[in-house]
Parts: sequence; structure tokens; C-alpha cells
Amino acid sequence: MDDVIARLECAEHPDALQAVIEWLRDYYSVDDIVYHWVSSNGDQYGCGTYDPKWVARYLEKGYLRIDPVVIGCYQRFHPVDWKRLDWSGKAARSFMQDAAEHGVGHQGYSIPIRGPNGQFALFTVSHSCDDEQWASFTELNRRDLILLAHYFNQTALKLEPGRKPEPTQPLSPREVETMTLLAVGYSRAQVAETLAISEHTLRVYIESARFKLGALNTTHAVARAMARGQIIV
Amino acid sequence: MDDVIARLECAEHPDALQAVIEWLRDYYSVDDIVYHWVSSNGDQYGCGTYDPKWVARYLEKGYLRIDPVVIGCYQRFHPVDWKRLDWSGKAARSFMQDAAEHGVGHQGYSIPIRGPNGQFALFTVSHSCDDEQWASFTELNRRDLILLAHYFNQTALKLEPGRKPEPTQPLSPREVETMTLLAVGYSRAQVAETLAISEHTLRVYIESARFKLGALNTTHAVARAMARGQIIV
DNA sequence: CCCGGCCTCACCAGAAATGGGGAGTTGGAA
DNA sequence: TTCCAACTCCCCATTTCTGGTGAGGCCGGG
Repeated sequence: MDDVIARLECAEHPDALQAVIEWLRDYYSVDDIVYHWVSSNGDQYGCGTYDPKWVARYLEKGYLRIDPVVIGCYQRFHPVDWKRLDWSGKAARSFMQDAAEHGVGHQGYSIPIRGPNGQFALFTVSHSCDDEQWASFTELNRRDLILLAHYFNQTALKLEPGRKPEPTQPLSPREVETMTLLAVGYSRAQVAETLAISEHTLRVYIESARFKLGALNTTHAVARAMARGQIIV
Repeated sequence: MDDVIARLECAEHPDALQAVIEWLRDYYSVDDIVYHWVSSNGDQYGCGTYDPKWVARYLEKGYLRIDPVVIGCYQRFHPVDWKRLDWSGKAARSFMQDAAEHGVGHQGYSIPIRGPNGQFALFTVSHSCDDEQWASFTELNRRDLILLAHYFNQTALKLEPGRKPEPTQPLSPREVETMTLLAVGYSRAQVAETLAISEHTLRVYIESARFKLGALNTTHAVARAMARGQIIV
């Protein structure tokens, strides 16, 4: 374990992640291990031992917005066993069947990981075995998996595969206040009143913030400011 | 360590966190350890060994939006040493001085933790010693601290001290699509076009989503949907 | 079988936001 | 000192959003 973490910490190329993940699969003797993230812009990055055909199909079908693992983990903090997720709904059902047909095990344990800039990633272990075996496996390895997930994400963030640095121009104090108040539902007039400035001035802040954030309108600007962690709501 | 984590996992009352944190402070022989979170609604919860006067002053002064530790960690994923944060700016300076006067050590190591619903928490260890000692301490204990931070947050989330469950009414698929597209900067007309529906219909979705989210306007609705993890941007 | 939630469409009038001008002060950095 | 970024204020015209009301088809659960 220490060895793996050390390798992650000094990794300098994404291939290292893939190598580690394959090593881990053998080490734990499970069917699959996958790390994948999806962030703001919608494109994603990941590595793992799933059949490439399944990965391609997943992307092609846009399963990201259907997959109960993603949706469920997105609203959780704890690692979660797939069985505890919501598999009702016909979209989820057909997704599950499709996954099974592509060789994905029916047991799974996923750890959600969150980073700045609205980053969200999953570290998943999947296998085929009965419920009891699976329960004892997850119970035994939970702590290691949490730490692994953390270091995997740390490494992935460091390597930032082709991810543009996005110069995240900082907002001025007034701009931050403006965005924050807009995010909690105030109208322009109310924000102006709260900050004790004219609404005209307020507009200048909104527009400059929008410009700095590269946003197309106010809602977009607020969403970006939130996603990038530039405002604390 | 295992003992501490076990105690966190079976904790049933917030006092357990306080007890554990005090035990940890003695175990590591540091000046202070603090866990605190701040989430959507702005109110916060925490426990730690800081002087209550300092805690009160922190809240009273609204230091949350000035504290470089909070602001800095909010945009990071890795644990961070206080020295690596941005302490320029007069607000930050006077904050630092005020903290020092209230007995806060000048060395610090903070671990950001993120949960669903836009939850953000910090697990901080603070001390007074020279840089080298501090560097070796953090190097040595980093991994334990990450795991501790994780389990602290898990416990805090479980206990949810007085935090309303916020029945998080789920959005319908169309509502999710609508909110998502608005969050990435589309105007109402563009969203309607993208979804191939009339703008009138779109408005119905926005309004029903706004209603479900308890939001005052579109921007607010998008912000809430993001913060609650109901849309993946 | 019926109810309720979801999806779809329509009209209207008023309120709010946007885009693009210009212009002055202050305080900190180069 | 000079310069720039931040902060403040104002006008105009146009586009966009919002609030209220109404209505029909579809599908799944009780």
C-alpha cells in the first residue's frame, strides 16, 4: 500500500495511474477497478480495467447522466455499495442490463471524491461474487480504498491530462459579494440595496465578473463562480 | 488510530467529536486541532480546541470570508500548509494578527473536505514551533490526518447537528436538463431550441424547478441545484 | 379505473436584465 | 510620481424574464 501511494505521489505521466490500477486489481483479486472524473466542461478523464468497448459505449450513450452510481454518489459523501443505490426507473434498468452484457460485475463499491472547480471523481471497485463475500471484502478494505481514492485524485489533478489551466482570474471583493448575493436569490435591486450602492454600479460588477469568468450571462457567471470555488455559498 | 476511527464510526452524539479531538491534540502534542464546516445556508458547525473567545470573535467578525485558510482551501484539494497560502492583503494581515493575539499558533496544516449539498469542511492542526519541526510533523502524519479528516466529516454528516434534512425534492429529467443548460450559459431561448421544445414549455420547467428548489429566481434555482448536487455541471 | 405527476403548448402585460456609451475618485503597485 | 485596478455614479434603448391563467395527452401506481 505504501509503495502504491509512493508511486502515485511521484508519478509524472498518466500511464502511471493505469499501471497502478492494474496492479491493484491483481492485488485485490477483483474483476475491475476504475478511476474516472468528470468536471465542469463536461469532458472527462479516467483509467481502469473496464472493457474499452464498454467505456466507449458508456460515453457514446451519455450514460453519465443515467448511471445511478454517478447520480447517487454525486449526492453522497460516504463510499457506497451499489446495492444501496436507486436502481428503479427504466433508464437505470436498461443501463444495468447493458453493463452486465459488457462484463461489468454486479457487485460494486464506489467512493466519491470532490475537488475544487466543481471537480467530481469516482473510484470504483467492481466484482462478481455473492453478497456476503462482497460485504466482507468492502468492510476489510474500505479504509485503504478511501486513501487510494484520495491519492489517485491528487495525482490525476496534478497531471491534469490536457486540462487547460483556466487562468481563473480572481474576482474583486465587491464582485465576490455580488456573485454571492445573486447566488442566494437576491435580485439586482436587492443586491444593490444590500451593498448600499446604486444599481448602476452593481451592474458594472456583474459585467466585470461575467467578463472575468468568461460567462455568457449572470446565471452562468454565478454557476461558474460557484463551480470554481470563487464564492462560498 | 484505529481506536479513534472506531469511536468516530459508532459515535452517536456530537460530544464524541469534541472528546476525540481533545484526545488527538494530546496524542499529537500540538496546540490545537479544529474541525469545522460551513455549508449552503451559511450557518456552521464545528468543534475543536481553540479558545472559545477566538471562536466567538471569528463568527462575530465574519472572518469566514476573510480567513485565507478558508478561502485558500476552498479552491484546493490537497491538504495545505498555512505558509503556502496568500497572506497579502490588509484584511488577511489584520486577521492574522488578531488570531495570533488570541493564541492561535503560527504554524498550521489544513485539510479541505467536500461533501454533497455544497458542503465544505476543514480539518486543521495548528501549532507553534519552527518551520523544520513543523515540516517533519506534517510529512509524518499527513496520511493519518487525511483519513481522520474523512472520518470526522463522515461522523459530522451522520450526526447532522440540528441540520434540517432539507427534503431535497428530486427534479424531473426535463427539469434537470433545463437547469443544466442554464448553468452552462444558455439563454431560455437557446435551451428551448436545444431541447426542441417551445420556450413556453421551457418556462414551465424552470418554474416548477424553482418551486421544487424553493428558489426565488432562475439564478437562485440553478445555484441551488448545483449546490445540492442535483445537476452535474 | 382514476389520480397525480410529467410533458407539451399558448397568450398577455409588466418587471427585470442587458448592452454600450461616459466619467469621476481612491489607493496601492511599479 | 505615474499608472492601473477597483469603486462609484449616470443615461438610453432593447431584449429577456417573470407571473398569472388555461389546457390536452401520456404513463404508472394505488
